[in-house]
Amino acid sequence: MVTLSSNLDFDFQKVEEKWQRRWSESRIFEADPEEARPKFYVTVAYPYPNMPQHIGHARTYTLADVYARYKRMQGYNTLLPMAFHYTGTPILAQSKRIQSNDKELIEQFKSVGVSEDVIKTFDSPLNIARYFHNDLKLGMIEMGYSIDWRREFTTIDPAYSKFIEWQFYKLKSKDYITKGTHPIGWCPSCRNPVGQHDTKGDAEPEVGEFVAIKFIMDGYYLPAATLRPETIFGVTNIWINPRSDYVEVEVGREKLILSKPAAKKFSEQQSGVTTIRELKGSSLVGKYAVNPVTGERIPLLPADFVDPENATGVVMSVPAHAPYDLLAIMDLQKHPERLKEYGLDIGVISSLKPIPVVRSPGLPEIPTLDLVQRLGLRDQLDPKAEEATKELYQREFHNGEMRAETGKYAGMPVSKAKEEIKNDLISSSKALKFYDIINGPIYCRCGSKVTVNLMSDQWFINYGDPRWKSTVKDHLSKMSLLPEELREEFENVVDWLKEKACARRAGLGTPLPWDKDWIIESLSDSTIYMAFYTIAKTLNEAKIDPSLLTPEVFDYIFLGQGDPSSLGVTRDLLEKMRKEFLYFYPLDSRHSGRDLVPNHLTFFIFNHVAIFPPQLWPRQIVVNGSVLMEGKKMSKSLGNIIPLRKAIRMYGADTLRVSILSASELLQDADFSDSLARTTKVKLQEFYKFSLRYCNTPPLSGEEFDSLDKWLLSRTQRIIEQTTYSMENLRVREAIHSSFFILQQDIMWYLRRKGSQANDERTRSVVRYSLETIIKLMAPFSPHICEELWEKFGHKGFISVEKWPEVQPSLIDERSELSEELIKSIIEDTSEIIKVTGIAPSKIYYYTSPKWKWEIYLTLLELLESGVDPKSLLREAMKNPAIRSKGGIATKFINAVSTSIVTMPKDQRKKVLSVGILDESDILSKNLQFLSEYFKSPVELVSGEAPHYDPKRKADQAMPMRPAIYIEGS
RNA sequence: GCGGGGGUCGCCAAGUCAGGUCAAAGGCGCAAGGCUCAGGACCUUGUGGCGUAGGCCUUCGAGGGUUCAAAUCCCUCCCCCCGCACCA
Repeated sequence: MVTLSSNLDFDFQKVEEKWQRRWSESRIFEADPEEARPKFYVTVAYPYPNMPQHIGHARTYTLADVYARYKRMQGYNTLLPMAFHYTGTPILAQSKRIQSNDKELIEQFKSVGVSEDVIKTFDSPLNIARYFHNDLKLGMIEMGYSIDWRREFTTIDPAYSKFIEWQFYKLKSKDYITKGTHPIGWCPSCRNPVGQHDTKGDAEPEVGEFVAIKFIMDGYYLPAATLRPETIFGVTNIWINPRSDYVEVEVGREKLILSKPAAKKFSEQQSGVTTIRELKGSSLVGKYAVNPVTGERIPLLPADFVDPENATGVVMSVPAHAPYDLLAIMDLQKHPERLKEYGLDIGVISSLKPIPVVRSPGLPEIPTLDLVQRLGLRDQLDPKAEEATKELYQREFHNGEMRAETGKYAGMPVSKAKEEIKNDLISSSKALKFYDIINGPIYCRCGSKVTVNLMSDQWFINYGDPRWKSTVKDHLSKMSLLPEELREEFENVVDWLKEKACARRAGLGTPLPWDKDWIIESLSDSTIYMAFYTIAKTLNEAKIDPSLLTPEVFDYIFLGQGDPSSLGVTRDLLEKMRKEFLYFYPLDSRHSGRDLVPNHLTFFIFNHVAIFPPQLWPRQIVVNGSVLMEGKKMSKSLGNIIPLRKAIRMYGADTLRVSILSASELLQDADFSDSLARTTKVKLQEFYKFSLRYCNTPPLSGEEFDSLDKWLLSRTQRIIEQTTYSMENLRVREAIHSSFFILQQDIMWYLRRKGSQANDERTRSVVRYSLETIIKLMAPFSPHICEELWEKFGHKGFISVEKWPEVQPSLIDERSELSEELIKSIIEDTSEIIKVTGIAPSKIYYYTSPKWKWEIYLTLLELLESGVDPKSLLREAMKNPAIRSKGGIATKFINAVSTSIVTMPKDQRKKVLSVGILDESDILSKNLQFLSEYFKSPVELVSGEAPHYDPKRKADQAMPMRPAIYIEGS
């Protein structure tokens, strides 16, 4: 068995536990109001405790923690709280499945490490919630999140329920709560709404709204269900499946005939439906009905494609626009004997002519005729008929308009006519709405088929309210969004949001205060809870009796309304809570996964805007993408979910934090993999080991520095600047890249360049300075390892509250940066020549630029800087007498350098200009030994002013920042 | 359909907002070399084409355009992914 030698280097678990303990003991993450200090308030969407958390959850939480840690180091009194969202139905569904000994779920729990004894207790929903609540919390602690745990709560705590009641009273008082009906997936045996987690195979039931047009027949109505009510003008007949069972039902004073399964569904959607009698489909065929719109008398004909399970089992036939209808008619025309069975005259069918009602550009008069021929459709059971129907529907819906024969709808676009005709038919009670599952069949976990129930008395939050919307949009435009690309999406969500059903019949949560049969659902009770954290500490510590938390109490705490001396809670406590709320609010940054953009995050803005005064509305939203596992989506069925706490033991918390956040930028999906984690782990350990070599080196003191020292000190400033900029925009991948990887590379280059002086005390102090900078910049990402190093470097306090590094302008040294760039580019060019020519160098000669080239070079840069067009660069330069006097040699040189000058980035151009003429001979002469060692060959510097040795006439090629090179081979 | 995101050198993926050091970071894979009894790990080098001098040519979904200069800006088209609710 091979033991990882790395275990000897850095024991992640031991060090992480040590610092987690110290953080907790020292209470550095507990934030209380400090009037003199600026605050920063960060929250992240609280978790739903029905499964262990995995690496995917960790991304959002880690990001929020990194941000909080960064802001804390910048001196803000930073608060990051956490709570647990018990509200909802999945936990309930799970406990039911445990009660019924569901093997699949039990296996799932086992596979994520839940013991059998614990699973046994999961027959109670609260036990599930409490178990995973604890598991999640431990995971957060083990990840090193800087959370103030004094503010923890669950959403079914009585105090929280009181808070939610207050929220709903507020919404109601502003008329944002409405009541209505809406269709919902429903299990007829359980008598309960059915969501995705309640179905076999976790299929989401999709509800479709049909218009059932009531054709009139001898005192009965035949409700023909359609998705295209506008085609009512083109109906030629009604289709009935002769082999199906139909029933006659009575609703109010109306008698309807529809298929047997449809009648059952109908009774779920409509009260007072009674069945009168059953009848065979065949007994209906051959009769006649009247089109309620056109008054036309049309026959009832037999068709096999009519599915009694689908909608009403009565279908109106529009052969001009529905391929199925045309095909069925053609079938009958081919088999007239079928008509005789029902006593129908053959003439009936041959007289059926398609009646066009929609005209679309590019489509013939009767589009179905063309389609049937083109696709070679044979009969009504042809599988391609489905596809043809869809295609035609799309084209006509988007491009078609109603023909002249359609009366008041003539000329109207189909998309509009459809809505109008539907509304007209329903309001004149010539039609009714009929709902059905359109992606069925879907089965409830109990085995019954899911149907549609029309929930009446449903409560909604009316996010469609135009005034409310416009205030939200207005505030949104003032909010910071990270990443900014999401703004458009948010704006669109605000636009199309309408009524949101806000209560359910079942689930954990807070009952609606004025209608206790309903429980406020989970997305509606989690919109303003960030305010609750600010008082949760006091509620927890003072053990305030929840029953005292009346709406008036919250009115005072959050809105400053009412008289604090006349409420059940003492005035002191009330004022303390109000003060704390006002200190931390508004929320500075809200973090969540991108899946919550179209719901939670938008509701969050809506509710804040509705309830709090404008100065307390949230300031920023941060959204991140999800995590992939080895390039694939994490899913239960793939079995590729690693519980977070297991991963922490495998790789260490710092490794996970850095891996997840360095894998991608905010919005992209981060691809986590074992190899990524291993690599990261090794890199962190190497950094730790390397840093330790400098922990006893004295810190930098203000003595003399050589060009290389100045270079690394200057580079370090650039890295601080870059990393801080990245952190401000939460470009975490970029921040880790520059602070950890680039700066380490620079240190290594510096040491290599220092050669024999690499162990001089001054060199070591410079390295120590850069290392300490990395430790500070990385502290938000890998806090444990950074604390450990910080301590090893002899510092007393926590790095977690150390000051974030700031750029020291005095340490920026452009001249040494340029001189190092010169060396690097010489190495690059020389290597390139050696590679291409295959010469094994016996001697390398470098020719520097003569002064006059530098002068022209700088003049050209100045010209560009002053806005001269690159095209006229040569002409402009020649206006300069000093250059003109050089004649053709100057022209030649300018042509040679112009590309590199024109393409030089602005920053670089400024840098070169501000440094002026670089003494290349001096720089090179000091580095000849290094270059000689690098290329394992003697190196000679030849002055470009008067080259004494230039057999291949290379000296002419020298350009500023780019000495000419001549290599002699053996 | 509506809305959002995206197509980069074998794969993954930076770069696009602020055009120029971009034949284009980094990782994986592949190839050669080093280390080693050997394998793994690790290190070095190479990885669009051509080239015995730091160069040239062709590339960033396709096609046009703007510009001294386009992966980056503008227009048109093609293709892929995600969300559309009452559910966390």
